[in-house]
Amino acid sequence: MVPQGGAPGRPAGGGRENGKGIPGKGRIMRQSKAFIPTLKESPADAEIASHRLLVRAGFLRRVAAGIYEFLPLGTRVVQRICRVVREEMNRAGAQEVILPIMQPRELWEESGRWAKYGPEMMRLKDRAERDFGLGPTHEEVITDLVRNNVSSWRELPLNLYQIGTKFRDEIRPRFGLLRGREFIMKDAYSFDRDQEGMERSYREMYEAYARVFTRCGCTWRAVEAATGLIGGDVSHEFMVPAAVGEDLIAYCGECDYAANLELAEYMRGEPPRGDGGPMERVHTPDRRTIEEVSGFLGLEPSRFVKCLMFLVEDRPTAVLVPGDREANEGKLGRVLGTDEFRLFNEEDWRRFPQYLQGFVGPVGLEVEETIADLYLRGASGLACGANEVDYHLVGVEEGRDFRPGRFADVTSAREGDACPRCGGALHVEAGIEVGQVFQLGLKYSEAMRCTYDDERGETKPMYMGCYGIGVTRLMAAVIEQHHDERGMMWPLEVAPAALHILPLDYQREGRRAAAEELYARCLERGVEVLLDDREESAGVKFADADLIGIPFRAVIGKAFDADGLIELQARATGERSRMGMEELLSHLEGLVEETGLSGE
RNA sequence: CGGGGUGUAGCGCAGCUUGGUCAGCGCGCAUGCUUUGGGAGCAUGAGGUCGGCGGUUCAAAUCCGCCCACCCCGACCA
Repeated sequence: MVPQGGAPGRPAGGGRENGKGIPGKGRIMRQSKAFIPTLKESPADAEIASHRLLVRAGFLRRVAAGIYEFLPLGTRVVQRICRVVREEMNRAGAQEVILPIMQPRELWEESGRWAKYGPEMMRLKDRAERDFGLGPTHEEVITDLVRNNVSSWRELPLNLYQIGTKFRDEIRPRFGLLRGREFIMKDAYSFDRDQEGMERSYREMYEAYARVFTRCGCTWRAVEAATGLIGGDVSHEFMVPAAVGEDLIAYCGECDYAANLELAEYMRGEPPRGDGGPMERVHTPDRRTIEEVSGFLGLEPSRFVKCLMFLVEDRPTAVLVPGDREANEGKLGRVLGTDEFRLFNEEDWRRFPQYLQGFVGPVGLEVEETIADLYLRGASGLACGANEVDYHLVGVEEGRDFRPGRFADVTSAREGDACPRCGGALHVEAGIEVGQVFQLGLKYSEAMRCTYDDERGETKPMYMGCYGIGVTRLMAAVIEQHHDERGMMWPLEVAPAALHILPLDYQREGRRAAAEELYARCLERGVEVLLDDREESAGVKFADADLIGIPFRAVIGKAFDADGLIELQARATGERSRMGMEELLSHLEGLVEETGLSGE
């Protein structure tokens, strides 16, 4: 890559002088010199569009499982996303800092997470055998920083953020940037005097996030979320709907209820009713699954009680759900108050032979704890396993024939269920989590004694919030939402350049001179440009341009020879129109302004 | 960690079952000429300890063992 002007040392994210939100300024690349190794064929390991296209277009290369190198174009996109993030964070009053990746064990001992985080935290020792972890997140470090340097109510609220590399030793990295082990994240931490202050900070961050994702060109949805290892009470995830998303979310078509499926509630209808007759034992030879038995008995799966055996902290526990529903392990974990549980595996079935796989039922089941889904409260006319090989029970009544230890919401909502708020129909869709905000409350400040003195001199713990954006994951999410079979289609705000100049047959002096002039004048205006000055055939240039996905393209070809016209094309819509250079320059500025994405 | 699979030139792959002119193809790369509105043509050429180590054999990319890396499914997770 050859620098083509632009002040050295200009901070990424500067360059607002043109005031139009046009990508960057001054950095122009000649494709003949730029390091943009494009590929005709897809890499064998890339399954999803963003991964495949980023590699093919020369933005990204893999160096180990879940670890990537960003090439110049990929780096630019990261920088442009960071610029948006910085602008919105700064606007919301947060201050940027730089925190270490490598963090001492002692801090993590204080919060209790050295033990709790498990193998997902990458651990290492220095030459003196001191333990360190590579930060998967930075609550401990930031809390330490603030407790050591902030002590008065006058200094609050405070909101600090950083954009940096995180490392999480994922069990199974996959999907390119969507689930890497090393990735770039923006994380912010707020410190407030009280609950109200924390809620205000939270709201401000929430709104900043909304602006970030919108500016990056995403359609997104904020949903209620579980807090996991980070902790805290209130949390929202920002989801970008995409088929390849690894999260499922439920949202109401009629009100604004939306939640991660891990905690989405839904209203149960009336429980099933039988005819009040006595329970009967029926022979069901070799039929174990709900499907087999329901077909055999001619009963709807929803009238079955599916009795799932879980091993919870090494004790068998029965979980009862309707036959047509899935148990939701996220909900179950919160009901159980532990994450140490799993569905019985083969070994567990052998270890507890009193439970007959395929014929377990709640009637007469000897187990310490039974948890039933809310739907089963007061239900009758049910069918279930008889705890006897080849037998099931029908006409079973909850309360009469069995009595669960407790009822809880332990099943997943699904398409068409009733919204818990308004009764409207819920929809379920897949999404990519690109950000999450948490009200942490006092979890870290109490554990790590991060306190301040209030107006009366009383020492109190700070109320904290934390807020993450997966920058590199967001980059992938943008592509998942903006691509076609030929390549990527970058939204202007995060594009690696605004304009791609394609002089066809570069050796023709007239075309070449026009291309050079256009590029020079774009430079004057601060419009970032990629100039394809390679002596490649038209087909190659078009194919690479489609792949790289710069939003606007100026084609200098036959129309130029005849009438001095340049063809302006929009990558996303395919719209094209011919015009002279002056017109093109002003048209380009117009389009850029229309996009309405300029920050400030 | 369990199950499945793959490692042969920069990338994508064939060859392995049936050891022996199998070191091969396409793309890319280099050089020259032609070509330039949708991944051009011709010619010439460079490039691989066949993932590693060990074994069987007269002979191993090919058979066997161990190891490593990577991918997919699952468990887990922001």
